[in-house]
Amino acid sequence: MARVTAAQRREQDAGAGYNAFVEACPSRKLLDRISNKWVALILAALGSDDAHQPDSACAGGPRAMRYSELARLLAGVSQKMLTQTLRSLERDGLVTRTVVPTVPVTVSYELTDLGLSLYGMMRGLKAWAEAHMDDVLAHREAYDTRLA
Amino acid sequence: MARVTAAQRREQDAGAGYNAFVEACPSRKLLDRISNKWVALILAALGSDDAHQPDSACAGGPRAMRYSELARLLAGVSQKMLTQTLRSLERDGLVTRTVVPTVPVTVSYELTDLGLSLYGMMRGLKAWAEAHMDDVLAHREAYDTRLA
DNA sequence: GCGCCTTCTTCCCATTAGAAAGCTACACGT
DNA sequence: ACGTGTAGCTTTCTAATGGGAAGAAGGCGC
Repeated sequence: MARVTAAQRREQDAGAGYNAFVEACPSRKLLDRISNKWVALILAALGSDDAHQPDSACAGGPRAMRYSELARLLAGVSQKMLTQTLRSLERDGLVTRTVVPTVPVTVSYELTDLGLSLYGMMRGLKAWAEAHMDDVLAHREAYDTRLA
Repeated sequence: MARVTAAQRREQDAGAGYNAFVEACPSRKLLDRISNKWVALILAALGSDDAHQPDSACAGGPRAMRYSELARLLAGVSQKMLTQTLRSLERDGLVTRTVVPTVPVTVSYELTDLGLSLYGMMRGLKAWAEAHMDDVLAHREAYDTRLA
């Protein structure tokens, strides 16, 4: 693991200036997991039925969704990443994966209570994004035009 | 752009089932920016002086930090990614970059009010991470031992 | 039997992050 | 005046990661 080695070397270099922010900290690992690109979207999809109406504050309520349903809704996720992300979420106890032995095998994913509490956090983040979206866009345009 | 094409094809496939979750939505772009790996850490670093004590709830107060200070604190970020992330944050109006003409040129980064409000969100996320860290770890171990 | 549907996996390639070196600019010491 | 050292940033090369498409259980209808 070259990364850990490099980080540790740099840590010795700096002279133990941090107790946190270090890669080994579990909180940071969890933050990395949370801040995965698709995790947020899957949580938003599972957490609210109609997750993106700006007027309805994600009030659709949590519901179970099937694999293909998620794949359709997310509209840009590859099947590989969807499966991979769902597995990691299941591993972390954020979603449950239930195989329903219907005519073709159906798999439904649902948020656990833990995932639901995380979804609450995500909702706040999404609210922030929707509230400050135009601010950020304005800053971005100003920055881009400033350096022509 | 094959990705957009694929997403659009899938969109037509599903029959306009989403107005959100689509890649072009600015809210999603913003969410992607927020959920970048280093953005959260830089915000945490700039937002609180001693950002990771579990007892002190990130109360160090926001302060400006120099480039090398950030590089030391984050302890695992490459200089390239640090510069890149700081530039994008500056572009989005979340941090200010001020060049101080000291003996060697010093650059100090500071959160804007917009970045500070985002840091408030991040603080909630970090609190969640610290609160449920052990839950997630327990689930993870259980999952790993279950499939031997 | 043949094909199909749903979920998931495997292969290959494009994109991106990371590591290390180099580059610029400028004050300072000599 | 010339090298040196420091801070910030850039470049270059390589390893890891993500996306796309094809394909594999596994059970059903035709």
